[in-house]
Amino acid sequence: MQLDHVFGALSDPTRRAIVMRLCDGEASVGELAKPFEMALPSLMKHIRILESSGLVASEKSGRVRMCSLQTEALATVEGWLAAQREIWEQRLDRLEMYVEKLKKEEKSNARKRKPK
Amino acid sequence: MQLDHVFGALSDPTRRAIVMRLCDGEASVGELAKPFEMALPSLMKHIRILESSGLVASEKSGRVRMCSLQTEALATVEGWLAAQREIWEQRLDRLEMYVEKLKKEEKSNARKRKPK
DNA sequence: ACTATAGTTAGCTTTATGGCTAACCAATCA
DNA sequence: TGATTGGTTAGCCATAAAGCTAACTATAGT
Repeated sequence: MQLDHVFGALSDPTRRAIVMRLCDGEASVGELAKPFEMALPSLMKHIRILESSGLVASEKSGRVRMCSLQTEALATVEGWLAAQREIWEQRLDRLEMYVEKLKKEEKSNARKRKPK
Repeated sequence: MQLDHVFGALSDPTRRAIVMRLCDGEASVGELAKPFEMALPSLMKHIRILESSGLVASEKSGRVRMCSLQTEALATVEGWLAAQREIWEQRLDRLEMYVEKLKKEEKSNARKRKPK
């Protein structure tokens, strides 16, 4: 499961809508198609993309194909974002500590200077 | 700031690398370009895309352009993902409760049947 | 003033994306 | 068995994406 493909899959509003729909439970291709003014084959393409990104799985029984969300893929993306946030938050913390340190030095310098 | 564009921006490994670099602090276009075997104009395009997605901001002073991360954009995406997760987790909870209920009914039916 | 540096613009190619129609299976249902 | 439903394949088109080179602009350094 590649981050590239997951992000790519989520960059399309139709596909995000499908993902959102699947959060509420499994659905057949037909059910997924209903809300969209789009030819079936076009929608199928989206489903395929979602599948190959790992966000969705599907299985055919009889003539209907049921699709379901693969939540691990979403979790992976969330994980990546959280990791980045952690990095810049740590950086901001260090920055803040540094600023604090500067302020203290400023004060102590002031104390040294004043008595002059 | 459009979810479409943010996800789209993050779907490219070069751009994700730039974002990761910027988590460690501001950088000029030149600095950002160094790690990549890519012509400058190509890299500039990526930066433009990151800017128009709202993930990165940049300002030119003199002849160097400094780029910085716009963390709100990342936060928005994280928010979207978290929202989806909440929905399917709630659904799973309901499902679990339902299964529990079924089990209890099963037991109570068993009690009713056994004495027969 | 001259040169080197840091970006930028313009324009080209190749490949991928998102949509369509039309024709085609394959499982139900009558 | 014949029609209907649900999905699938194939192939077309327009636009956008990701890369390149070459030529240009504007600031800094000498």
